[in-house]
Amino acid sequence: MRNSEATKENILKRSGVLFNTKGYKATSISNITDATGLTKGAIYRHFTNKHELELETLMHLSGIMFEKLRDRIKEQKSAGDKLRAVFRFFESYIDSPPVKGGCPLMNAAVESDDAHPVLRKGAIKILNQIRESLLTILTNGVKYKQLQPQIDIEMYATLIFASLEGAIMMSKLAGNNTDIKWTVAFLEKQLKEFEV
Amino acid sequence: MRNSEATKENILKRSGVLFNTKGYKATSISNITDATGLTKGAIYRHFTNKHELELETLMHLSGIMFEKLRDRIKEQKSAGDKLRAVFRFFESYIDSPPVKGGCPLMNAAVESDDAHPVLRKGAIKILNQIRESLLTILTNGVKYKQLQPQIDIEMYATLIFASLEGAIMMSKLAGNNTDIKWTVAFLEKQLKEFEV
DNA sequence: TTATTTAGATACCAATCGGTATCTTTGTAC
DNA sequence: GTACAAAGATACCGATTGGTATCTAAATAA
Repeated sequence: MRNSEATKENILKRSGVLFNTKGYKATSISNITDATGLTKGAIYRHFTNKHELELETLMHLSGIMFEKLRDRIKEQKSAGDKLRAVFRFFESYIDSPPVKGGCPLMNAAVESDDAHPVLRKGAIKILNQIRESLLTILTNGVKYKQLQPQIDIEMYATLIFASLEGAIMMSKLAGNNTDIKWTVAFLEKQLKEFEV
Repeated sequence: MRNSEATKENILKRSGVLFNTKGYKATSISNITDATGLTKGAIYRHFTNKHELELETLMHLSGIMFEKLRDRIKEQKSAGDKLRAVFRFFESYIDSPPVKGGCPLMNAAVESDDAHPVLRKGAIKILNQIRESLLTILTNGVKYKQLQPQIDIEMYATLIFASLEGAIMMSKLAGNNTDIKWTVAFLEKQLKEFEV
């Protein structure tokens, strides 16, 4: 039979672009059949309904993000350099995004608001995952005497991610990358004060 | 005749809740007729099409936000206290939001992505407005020797808004206000270092 | 080669979408 | 009280929505 796994991957790939740019609600199954060249019957063989497709697509998108981000982090040795790699990842997001349409987490978080609890749960999972990554870097940084021990790690992790996400939203809306650049500049200056 | 201005105001009010919680695309005209008790004919007498209703609703929502925010700012005299008032405004946003469904700017910014250029333009206008407000506070703060003269005003204004917006998104998603509290705590600590 | 399984195509469904043409009601001016 | 104008109600439109039942084609196992 035809390669089921490959077509499912392709559906997720194409849906990823559509959901992340147009939005989940605004993207119809017809849009996806047009983009994939498949028919509705083919789509619904791989996904039981649209909500499941939306959730699986979100997790697929976050997978892409985390892969790229983790690679950048692993390239660096010290906590400070790892954080700077994170900053640069977000800074390059506007000009060369790993996936079009902005941050998948923010898009899903905003759209899943109160309705769509399935998508919301997925977004929460992603948020916890990135929070955990940042906390790991920070705790190790303190542990190995690269960062000052008196910094409030959870507070700092929250500030880093919040400011980067907000800046992405602003830069994407304004259509330039001055906001994300300024935010990164501030975070780097702040980081220097925290480094031993 | 019946009070045209009042019904239009009522439509905007009810639409505001729906668009800001469910989303613009996800809210149908039928949802609005249900919420207002009016009929489709009545809605379309006040707005030429759905896009115009969406834009006018967004500007209505931002109007509510700016009114509340400006009141809080005006109550304070020094630049530092004005900024702290802004922080508190965002901090109270999760528990007692002026308008349900999170920040209207962020919601519109995320949903208007590439399609819907009308809504996007409105969101840009709102972003510039709040940026201007923050810059005014900061420049006056420097001018009247309340803030240190060497701070990069535009960078700082961007960081403040970006981190607050990102934190709102995180807190709203997580369903608690720890993220916004931590972000505000950081901003207040940072502010103290900038005050003369 | 044939039987079986399954990926994908086709054709349909009721419900809902945004929008409009037309009618009725309401308030006002005279 | 009657004429007029505007606000809102009613009834409809074609297009599209998510979803499904059924059919066809392709790949594998025997």
